Amino acid sequence: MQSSTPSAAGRPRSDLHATAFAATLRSVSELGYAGATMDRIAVAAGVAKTTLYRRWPSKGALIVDCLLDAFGPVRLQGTDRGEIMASAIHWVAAKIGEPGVGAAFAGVFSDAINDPALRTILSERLQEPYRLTLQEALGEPDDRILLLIDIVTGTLLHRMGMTGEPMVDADVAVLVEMVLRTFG
Amino acid sequence: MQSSTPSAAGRPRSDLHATAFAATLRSVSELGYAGATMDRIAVAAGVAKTTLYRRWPSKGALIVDCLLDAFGPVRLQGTDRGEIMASAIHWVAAKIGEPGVGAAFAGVFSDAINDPALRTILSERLQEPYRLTLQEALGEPDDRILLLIDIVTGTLLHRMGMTGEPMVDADVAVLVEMVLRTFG
DNA sequence: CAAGATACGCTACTTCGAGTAGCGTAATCG
DNA sequence: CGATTACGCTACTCGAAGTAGCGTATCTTG
Repeated sequence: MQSSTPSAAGRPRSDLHATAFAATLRSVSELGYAGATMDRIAVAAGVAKTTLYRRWPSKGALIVDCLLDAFGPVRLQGTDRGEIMASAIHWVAAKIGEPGVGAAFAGVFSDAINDPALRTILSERLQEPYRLTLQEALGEPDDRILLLIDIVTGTLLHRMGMTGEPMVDADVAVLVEMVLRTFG
Repeated sequence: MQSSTPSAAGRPRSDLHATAFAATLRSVSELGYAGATMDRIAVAAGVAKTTLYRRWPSKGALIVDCLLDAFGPVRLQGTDRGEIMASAIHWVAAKIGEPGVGAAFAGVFSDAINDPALRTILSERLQEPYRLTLQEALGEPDDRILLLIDIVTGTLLHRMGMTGEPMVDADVAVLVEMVLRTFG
């Protein structure tokens, strides 16, 4: 339990998180989710494929970590519930619009449907934290927040999946307005 | 161009559409989208895998055809715009809730993200017809209908993908209410 | 400066599913 | 019957995820 003093003997792990995440997003945005194979990501990161697998147990886990890094904590802004929700939605939409992020998100989401283990990772590590944050900020029951997340994320990802392009601002605005009328 | 008289010489094609579709949905609902390999579907249909590939150029194409068959034409009910939209949403939600349909839908949708050709098939053969029907019935511009489809389908699929279960009626009701307030 | 421990790079592998090729056989029309 | 077309089957190719094991590099500790 020396978590605070990780200076164990032996060669230290090289600090490749930032490099790997950047390489992942770059590969995904250039080659698409399918084209971004672990081999290519490894090459893009200047690292051996086996090294990637020493850190992440699967491609899905790598992508989820990459997304966690890309999204970071929600920055809720505003004072009343409406402002908070609007800021959250705009924030997600903007993040999903960043190069590689939307495609990577849609990609893992797809894989997760086929892979229960990945679905658990996705749900617990990516969705849960935001659900909790929103639940505290908005004071709504959890099933309501989950529906809200389904609506916002589902809509944005569906657009991304169908067209390959992120949703334009005008449509995001309509989405915000619609959600506010029901959940605000 | 004897399309109306397909009685050319030779062994006639066996009528396997219904069998194949049933086998596909059954395989997907029992084994999940990933587990429903072409081999297994072929076995479930009592047919050789190569025969499946003689009809459908890819697994994605088979699934899309299967979904087209499962969904069938929209049955819009009601007289005013609100009733029409509500009936359409309940219809989609119910269809997606049928065994195998939701998982199959979410599955192709995933694959389509990785596969531009499949995305085209999905968009043109599955989304377009319903878009046109809705556009005529509701008299809205196409970008608005597309957003509507993103919202409804995206939400339902996101729930399906995250939980593996179709959305419960209460949540569908909230979805309907919300959409009606904006698009009704 | 060793000695031990740990991580990395590399090559080669396994596994599994999509999709293909080609042969022998079954069904149908004339 | 003969031509034609489709089916079943076996055996492939191909590509990507993930693994094994060896030699080497880089640390910490004595």
